[in-house]
Amino acid sequence: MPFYRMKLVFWLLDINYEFADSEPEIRLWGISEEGRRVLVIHRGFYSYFYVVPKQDMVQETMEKIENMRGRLSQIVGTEIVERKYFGKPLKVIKVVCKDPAVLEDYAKKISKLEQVERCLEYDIRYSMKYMVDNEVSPCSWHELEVEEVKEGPNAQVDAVYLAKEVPRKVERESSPELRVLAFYPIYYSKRGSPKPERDPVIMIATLNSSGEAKIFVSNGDDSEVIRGFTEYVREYDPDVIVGFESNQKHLLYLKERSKTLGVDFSITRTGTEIHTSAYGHISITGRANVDLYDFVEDIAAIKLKTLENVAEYFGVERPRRIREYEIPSYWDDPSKRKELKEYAAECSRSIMGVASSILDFAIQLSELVGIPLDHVGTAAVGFKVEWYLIKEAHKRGELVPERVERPYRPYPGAIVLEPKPGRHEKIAVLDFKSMYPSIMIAYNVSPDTYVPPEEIKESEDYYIAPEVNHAFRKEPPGFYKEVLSELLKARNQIREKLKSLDPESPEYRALDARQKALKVIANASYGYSGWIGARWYIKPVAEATTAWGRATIRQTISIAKEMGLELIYGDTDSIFVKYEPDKVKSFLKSVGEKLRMEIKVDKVYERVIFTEAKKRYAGLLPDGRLDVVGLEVVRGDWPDVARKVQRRVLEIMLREEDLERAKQDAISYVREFISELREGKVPYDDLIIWKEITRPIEEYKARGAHIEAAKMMIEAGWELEPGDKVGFVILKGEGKLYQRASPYFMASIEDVDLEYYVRNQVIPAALRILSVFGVKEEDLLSEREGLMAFL
DNA sequence: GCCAGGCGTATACCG
DNA sequence: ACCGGTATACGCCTGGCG
Repeated sequence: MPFYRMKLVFWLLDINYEFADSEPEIRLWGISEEGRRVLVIHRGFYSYFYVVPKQDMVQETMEKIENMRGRLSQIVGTEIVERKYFGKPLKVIKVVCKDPAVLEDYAKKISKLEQVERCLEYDIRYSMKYMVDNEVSPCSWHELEVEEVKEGPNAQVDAVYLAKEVPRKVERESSPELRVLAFYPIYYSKRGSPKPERDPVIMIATLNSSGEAKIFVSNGDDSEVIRGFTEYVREYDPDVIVGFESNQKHLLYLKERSKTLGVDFSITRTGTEIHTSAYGHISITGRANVDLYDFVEDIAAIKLKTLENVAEYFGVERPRRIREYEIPSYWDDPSKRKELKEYAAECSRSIMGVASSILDFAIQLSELVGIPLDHVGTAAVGFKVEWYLIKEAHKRGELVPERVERPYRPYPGAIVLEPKPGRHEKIAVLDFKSMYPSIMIAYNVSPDTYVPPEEIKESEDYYIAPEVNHAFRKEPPGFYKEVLSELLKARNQIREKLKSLDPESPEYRALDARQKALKVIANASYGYSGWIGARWYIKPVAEATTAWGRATIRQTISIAKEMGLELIYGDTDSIFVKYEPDKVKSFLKSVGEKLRMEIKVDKVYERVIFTEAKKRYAGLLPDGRLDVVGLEVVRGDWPDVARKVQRRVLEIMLREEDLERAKQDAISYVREFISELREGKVPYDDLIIWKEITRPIEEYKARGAHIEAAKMMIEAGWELEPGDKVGFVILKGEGKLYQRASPYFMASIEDVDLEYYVRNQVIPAALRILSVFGVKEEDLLSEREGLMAFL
């Protein structure tokens, strides 16, 4: 049968590569326009690195490299090309190698030549290099000529093709219909965290995007659970496998458990094993493994990232509360086992529900920054920004700098004003739109426009940053200026278009997700510029940006004062002023003209309360909502008793017009609450204090309650890693706080030192607000206690 | 021996 | 493994003190 060529249009889901028969090949996994699952094999793309010679020795370097080719046998070609490095045009030598694994080694060897300044781009992974070089993007459509392969590699797809050319990006209305499978496993462990070599997987609940739910339950041998799940994955053949904590926990567990049991767990499209890959994600070749947890980590509003809380945040079905340590009691009791099954099914539904909100965003982010869908969530923000920059650099012929180790040296940041403590009426919050990106654009602040003092020339025009005096060329537009202008422009265009769309339409959802992705990258760009790990790190870039930021806000303040606006507070790029509509209007206009930066009214508080502290306040919005910033209410390391009391106190103090009456109401409320608390009439969960473990336990220098609680958990068989949160309560008894801490599930309300919660949690949280209005601790205690406190 | 005050450590927040 | 600025709690040490 003759092979025939055809045009293929496909959407790129996953990419990997093989090095077989001394030939590297790229494998592009995707979905065709017709909805077929396809594998496109691209042979003949050889990776490369650049050699930057001293510019008067280009030919000489070339000859030296040619002479080395006998030893460096993987080199298949060398070529002198023109590129830019930090904006400066250079002649460089492109060294192409067959085996991508040798790049770093060859680059190191060639770097030793005295004619060579440095080597570049030897440290970019082959599959990423392929995409950047050919402008191929994950989660987008491409077309190319292909030839069908009949005797292809083992792959669970409808067709395998050989690429006959480089794929070209094409525009299509939307993403293909993806087959999504949500899964949630349950393990049985009586002693702490489940261990794959010891504890069985008693259930795996699944739900697919067609609404089919299946649950695999152990009948005493969990091999059946894993086998059933594995077979089902192969049968349903999902494009996306979505879970909650699947990267850190579940997939590794299932892999290890299948090893222990000697049962097959090949859920990839190649029949190979899943494996840990870039940025710590688990790669399921041919499919995209998406862990919702990776995306939820960035949502600051969810304090404790349980599936229950995440589902609640997204407004989807949430599972009933069964905690990990309770699982054996459900499994072992025949009358409760059914409930555990329902719980697992609920978890899979919650995951699918949350996924339908998050996947659009993940897809857009993946397409924007160029990191494949399965690890765009695990890559830290800095790397997301960086891949976006790498893609943009390639389009401009800019070489990608090496990653180098540097010492950490802090530099000054933003200005925060002292607030005027007390209760204020009608306060407008005015802020600059994307201040740092706007500064970088306005003053052409960029790694390639920065001119060190010794290179300053009379003939050139510079922007000079205040305070720090760093100089940036006015022309031509720098790398950051170009990239940021495009990001902001794209986002504004999308936001404009969204106004004309139905919020329920798929197009709206996709575009809204797109504008959020653009926002993430634009907002992180200043942080990236000051990150010592950044490839494009130039300290003066970050230093100048904050210096212009400080100057901007200072000038804004003085204009406000000149115009007679009453200033209440300000932080970085915002000022809070008494809202006088006409004055504010002309103020905005004046600032916009004088500073060449757009300032706008962000919101107007009907009423707002400031204490003496910076970065902490609460305001009442026109729609009646309470906006709490920085205070205990929004801090995850205070127990709910304190947070709830403070929220209620704020509500009373902001909603009641008569300040004196508000004060009395608040005092009565707190007093009543305290007496209930003392009687133990509060939910036990409201007493739990959650704190993050930020490092391995043995690395702590200080003693603290959460660390002691963590030690107790470890002793009981729980595994705790940096990033985990420990929930503990303070018990009655003698000694330091840390001597009286206990993991919450090892104690009950009868053991709890309620007096500690009164004195050290509820009262401080309430007084944080009330002390501004002259309320003292004794006002919140009973008369007798108050008197005693007074004496 | 007690304790107030200062300092260091730790966490989580703001923009 | 994104920045600096900030608040706050608790542990621990130290100097003053009949």
